[in-house]
Amino acid sequence: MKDQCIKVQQTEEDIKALQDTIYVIGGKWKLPIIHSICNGNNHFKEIERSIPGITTRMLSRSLRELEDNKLITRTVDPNVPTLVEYEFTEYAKEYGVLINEMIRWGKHHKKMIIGQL
Amino acid sequence: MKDQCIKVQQTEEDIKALQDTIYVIGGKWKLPIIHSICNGNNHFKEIERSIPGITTRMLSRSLRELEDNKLITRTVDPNVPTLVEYEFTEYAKEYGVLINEMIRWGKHHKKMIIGQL
DNA sequence: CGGTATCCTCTCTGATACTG
DNA sequence: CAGTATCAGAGAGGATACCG
Repeated sequence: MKDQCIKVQQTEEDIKALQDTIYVIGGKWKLPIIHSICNGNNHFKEIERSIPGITTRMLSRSLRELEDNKLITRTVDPNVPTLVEYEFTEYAKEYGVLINEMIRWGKHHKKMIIGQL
Repeated sequence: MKDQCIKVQQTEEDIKALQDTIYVIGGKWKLPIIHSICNGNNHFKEIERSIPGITTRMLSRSLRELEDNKLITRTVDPNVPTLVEYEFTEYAKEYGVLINEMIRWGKHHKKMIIGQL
């Protein structure tokens, strides 16, 4: 395989950008939540049920952070106050490819590590 | 923009794969370290100097975790015990694209969020 | 349904000092 | 140079109960 290094000269800006990325989508639940919403789960309980092990507290917190970062939108039905819709933003959709890459990586990596043992 | 959702049906395996990925490259320093090594910094001090704010403790710990996950190799020169080479593995190189994507995302995201304020 | 409040634990991270 | 040891603080995450 050729040496396909990331970049010849790193900049401090790159480092910070990486840290930002990790911060925004990092933690245990953010990506699973994005993934869940993207796959058609738009209500709190739907999302909760689709992610094994998550608690209402962590879901609530994570949703707010994702909203702050404009990756999802939260819309309350004015007629039905208990009806809330979470949606993946157009902005976030631009990164579907990246998320898919991460899923691929995770699966591949698991196989690789297990294969070593 | 078309609706380019991630995947039509999510699986529990996908969720776990995402969590694995976040786990392996997550935290504050992993990606910056990978990036640094990939850009030609192969010694402990070199890496340390290239990443603003990192401490020897966190660098040491993160390097070991990356090594456990086969993303880097650690080689001690048998003749010079104080000379250690850290190298990006061929395995890890497969993911250079992903890391670059994350850098791009981070930069884009920052501009976007700042633009909103 | 869609959450919030409280408490608790455990890990991550930082600061500092020290070692072969 | 290449780390380890120790201590301390902050924050992530979990359990449980409760609210409009």
